[in-house]
This record gives sequence, structure tokens and C-alpha cells, in this order.
Amino acid sequence: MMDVLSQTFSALADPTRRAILARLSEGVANVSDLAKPFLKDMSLPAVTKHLKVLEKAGLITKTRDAQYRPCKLNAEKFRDVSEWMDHYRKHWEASFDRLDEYLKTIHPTKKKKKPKKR
Amino acid sequence: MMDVLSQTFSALADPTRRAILARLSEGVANVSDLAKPFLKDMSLPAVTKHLKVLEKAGLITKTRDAQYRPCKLNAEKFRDVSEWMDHYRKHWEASFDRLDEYLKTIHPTKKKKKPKKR
DNA sequence: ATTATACTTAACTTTCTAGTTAATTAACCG
DNA sequence: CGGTTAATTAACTAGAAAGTTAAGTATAAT
Repeated sequence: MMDVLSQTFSALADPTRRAILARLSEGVANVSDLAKPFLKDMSLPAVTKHLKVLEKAGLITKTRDAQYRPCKLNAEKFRDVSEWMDHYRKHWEASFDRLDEYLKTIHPTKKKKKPKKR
Repeated sequence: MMDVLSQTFSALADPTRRAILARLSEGVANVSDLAKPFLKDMSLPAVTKHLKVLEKAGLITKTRDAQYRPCKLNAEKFRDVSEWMDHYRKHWEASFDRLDEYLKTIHPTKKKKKPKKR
């Protein structure tokens, strides 16, 4: 039995699945819509499987409309990942500052690099 | 050949590896320090392998000090993941607001749930 | 009713992952 | 030197993941 976070991360660890999520971030799409960009690289059942992985991970929801299966992004799941990431945020922000300090010492006139606003 | 983001996510998709990262977020530790909590569940070579996965993914850096291998967190990598996640942030924040609105309609006296400050 | 469309399931193959034990390397200690 | 500690490498196994093709199901269209 896989823990929730592992399942989420491993669902995200595939470029096809991330591309599907990117497409769904633009709006609802059914299976063949989602599959279209990949059909030169893989079969339809392969895409079906990717969707199943995303669905089991809770990253998307698949509904029914006649013979179509409209899929939509399940945004809450992303928040869970983001919350896990938050624990490390201070570290990368700190390391950014350290780099910043370092850059100032070697090149004091150079424009200050600032961490991204969130 | 695995793309960078897939490699990062798949490194994160394991509870042992995430626990190692959590430990390293407290400070530098060498291999046997890191292994200790897991030695009841798995062998030392298993931990070595996990560390190799994390290192290849760029999430940690392993250095040398006599026979020890001090490891440290590589925080920049987390920023990359976070930046990918940012693309979806608006979605989960929006869905949170929708939930919020919904909760108000069914239970108007209940204290308002607020999205986490970042 | 039959044919087409949309999608899934089944069965199988190949490759990758996570673990194992045993042997090996490297540095330090007495 | 000889032993101990720290960690890695090698060789192997079991099981999961990602793909395939072929067959099946459900709805719609003619």
C-alpha cells in the first residue's frame, strides 16, 4: 500500500502525465482530446492508463457524458504537495540569499538578484 | 533518458527518501546517521541506493570527510519543483475559494476557513 | 439493426525499482 | 601491521510500471 504523497509524486513523475495536467489546467477535456497530442508516440490504451494513474492519485476527476469521459483537474491535490514543499521553502529561499550575498562579494556593482514574489 | 522534472518527482515519490530529506533539512548528516532510523526496515546498501537517487536528482549533495560521507540538502532543486507547481497555484486557490463560498451557503455562521498565508 | 465512435480491459513483454546478501574499498585506530 | 568503522559495489530477485495488440463494452448515429 502506497502512501498518499508517494502516489502523488509518482503520478507527477512522468512527462506525459504532466502534459495532460497542463492541458487540463486550460479546462475540461475528454479522453480522446487528451490523447491526441500523444498518439504519434503511444497508443490510446497507454493514455487511458496514464489517466487512471492521475485519477487514482486524485489529481484529476473523470466523469461521464454519453460515450465521452470528460476529465477535469483536481486542484486540491496540488495544494497538498505544495504544503509538503513549504517545509523546504525556507531552505531554498535562504540558499538564494546566500548566493545573493556571495554574488555581492565578488561583484558589488552588479544588480541585486531578488527571490521571486509569491 | 529521463527529463529533469520527472527525475526529481520520482526521487520524491518514496517515503524513505522524503524522510531522509526531512532529516537533512535539520542539518548535515553522514550516511550512517541517515540510515539509522531505517536499519530496522532495510539494509545499509538500500539506504546508500536511496541516497544515490537523491543525489542524481540533485536534491542532496554528498561530500567526503575521511571515511564519512556528509550529505546536505540541495535546496535549489526544490525551487524548481515549486516553480512548476506555481502554474497550478491559481487553480487550487480558486477551488479553495469555491469551497469557501459553498461552506458559507450551507453554514453561514461557521467561522470562515482561510487559505494559508505564503 | 447495424455500424461507428469513445473508451476500457485483458493478456502479454520489456524495462525499471527496491530490496537482498556477500564481497570490496578506504580511512582511522591501537 | 591488523582490526574496526564507514560506506560502496556486485550480483541477484521479486514486483511494479509503461508500453504493446487484440478484444470487449456502451452510447450514438444512420
